[in-house]
Amino acid sequence: MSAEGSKRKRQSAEGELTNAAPQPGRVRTVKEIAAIAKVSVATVSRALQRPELVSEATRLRIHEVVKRLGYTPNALARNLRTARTRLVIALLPDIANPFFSEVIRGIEQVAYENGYSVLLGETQSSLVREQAYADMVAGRQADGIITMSHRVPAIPIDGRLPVVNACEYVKDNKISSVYIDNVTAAGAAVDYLVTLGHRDIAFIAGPSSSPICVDREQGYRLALHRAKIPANPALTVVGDFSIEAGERAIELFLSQGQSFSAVFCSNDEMAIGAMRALISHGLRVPEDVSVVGFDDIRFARYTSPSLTTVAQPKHALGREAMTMMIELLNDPEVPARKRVLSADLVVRGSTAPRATGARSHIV
Amino acid sequence: MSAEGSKRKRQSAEGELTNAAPQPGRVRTVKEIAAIAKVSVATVSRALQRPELVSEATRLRIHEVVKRLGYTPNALARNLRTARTRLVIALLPDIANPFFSEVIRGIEQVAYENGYSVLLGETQSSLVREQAYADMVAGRQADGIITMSHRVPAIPIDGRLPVVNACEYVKDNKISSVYIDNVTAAGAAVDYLVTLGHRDIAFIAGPSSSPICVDREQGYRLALHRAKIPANPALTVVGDFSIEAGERAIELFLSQGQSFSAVFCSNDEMAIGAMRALISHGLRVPEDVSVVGFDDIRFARYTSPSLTTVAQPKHALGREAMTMMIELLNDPEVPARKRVLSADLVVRGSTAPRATGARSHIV
DNA sequence: CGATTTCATGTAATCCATTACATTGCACTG
DNA sequence: CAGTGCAATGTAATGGATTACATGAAATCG
Repeated sequence: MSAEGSKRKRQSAEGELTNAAPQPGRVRTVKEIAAIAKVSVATVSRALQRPELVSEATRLRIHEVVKRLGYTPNALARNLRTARTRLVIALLPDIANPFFSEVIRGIEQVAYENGYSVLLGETQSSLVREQAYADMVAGRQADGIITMSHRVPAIPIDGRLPVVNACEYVKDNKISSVYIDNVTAAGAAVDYLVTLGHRDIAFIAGPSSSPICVDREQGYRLALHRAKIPANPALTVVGDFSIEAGERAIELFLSQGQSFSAVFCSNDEMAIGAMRALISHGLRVPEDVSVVGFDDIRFARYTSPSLTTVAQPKHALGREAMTMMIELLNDPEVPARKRVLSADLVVRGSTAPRATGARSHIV
Repeated sequence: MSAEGSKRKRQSAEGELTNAAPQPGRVRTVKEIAAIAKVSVATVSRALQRPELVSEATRLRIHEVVKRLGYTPNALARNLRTARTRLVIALLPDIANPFFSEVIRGIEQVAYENGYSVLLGETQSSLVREQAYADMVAGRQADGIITMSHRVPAIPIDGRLPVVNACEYVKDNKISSVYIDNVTAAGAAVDYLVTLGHRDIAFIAGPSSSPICVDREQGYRLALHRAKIPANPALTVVGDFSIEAGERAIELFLSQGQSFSAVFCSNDEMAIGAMRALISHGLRVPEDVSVVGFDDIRFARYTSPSLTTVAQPKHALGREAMTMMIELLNDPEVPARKRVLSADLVVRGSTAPRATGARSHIV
């Protein structure tokens, strides 16, 4: 480009004032709409945001123009100005985990009821990923984060962290959390096995980095204690929530020649794995070994036999999380709270009274 | 451990210019950073965006200040100015559907390789929801949309619609799509059943609103035709992709007294439902009836018997979709293309040669 | 040594909508 | 009829970054 004389671009933006052809696809701005509707930008903005401030005639005219030209306000500019996005990011460790889908539904429901949008970020439990999404909040692209892990990402921001914790919980009591009483729920599941006559109850635990897994294990221990069953450390193994982990755990027990007539698992997928492994070793579920899961994912109903499991109130967890988030966004002063919901044991086909001829440890 | 004296540290506001106390939590702007680092805002911005333009000494000083104060640039302001967000929204009909998780992985992988972020929007196949996410693109909050349904939302925007279509495809050939050759894949599945000796092959179709389901049905028909098996309309029923739909379909066939020794299903969940219903009616899979699914979701491997199914290259579909998206965002002039990948039949335990004594229709 | 690049940095325009404040006209009150 | 209040609209500041262009200094060239 040569640098001579005036490089001013003359703009005869005037044709549009009279002509105003639909021109599909062009990106518009308030300015253009204002010019065409022959009002100021302020009036256009008001017609769209707070119509009651604008006279009927003007409002209709503006809306007509907006519609005709397919104008969508630039949300970036708006959000920049208003310092609100009405967008919340829900962080889930793993979309492949069916447990979360129902929770998400609850979150979204409350969000939409309150004029918020939800976008999902999958973190694969990676701190880096979590932090990347958290940075979107720091960068003001979203108002808050609902995290379903036991970690809270750092967000350098004024006052309260716009973070709510669902399903899991964090120690930090400046952060609101919703979760179930895992100790009690796990205890109830084991109590139930005890009432069925089981005494050799194995436990497939989840990663101990997660507080809820620690709680579930504690629930298991307490229930054994209540039943005066001595704890047998060899009957507890830690898995990573996968189907394969459930299989491996059973393989391990069997290879060690452990005797057990029931297995309680920290989640449903490991329970599914456990059932598979048991069956493939010729053991019958529930006749030889009873299996109990945790979560009540959608597939739990469809395994054969169908899985007895602790049903988390997934929808309610989601609803409550988003409710807390909205409270917090509306008033950063509201105190954080830990909300504990209760969970119910759903008895299905994978549990049965202990067989009298206890033969379960024989392969 | 509270000490007796007041140990309040002096924190003079302007002291920051010299002292620069960390003051955690405050929100910063380039201006502040510039003032503290004693440079102009332009230099701060450059130090962060294009460090090579800034002298080493200045750069280090700025970075130090940025780090110390925990400054994150306001992404809204940046995106507003640059008209880019480097964010892509992936629209998935249903997070509960395990098929999509692997596709998402592929999308995210390519995104991160190219400095993009991905957020997920669940649409529940609702047009309204799809449109709401599309409006985020219109409002410039995201650069593009990858949709996994057969609908393309409307985005009033200059030039090419920043939309890529994955897994499904749309007729509109201004839109790029990646998907598999469903006719061939379905045909191969049915061919396989034919080679096993099956002739009475039922088909549980998916919603006919979706072109890929139409294709799968066509693949089924063509395969029957190749095998010179007359089509029997009574052996085709339409489901909605759910486990329950698979169960209902089988119930229907059985209640009508249809005779069949194999069932081909348009997706895995319906196949799982079909297996359940068959088994609960005392039929053995695969001895009495062979079942074939479509998609190869993670659970297909874990059903009993494990499911023979058409494995979609889920990861590749995702990678390719995001690759196309990036191409398109980098150059809106690149022509749209329809990329067709191939799918492989994975033979597992749910299929077997037809039993000679054909008794499959008896309950 | 003067001229020309090159490098580092600064100044100010710009992206686009929102909104505080200002203005205008009109109805209504005393 | 002056004064007050309200409704409708306009003007311009604002949010926070990016970046074209400008400037000054140092390096390079002839």
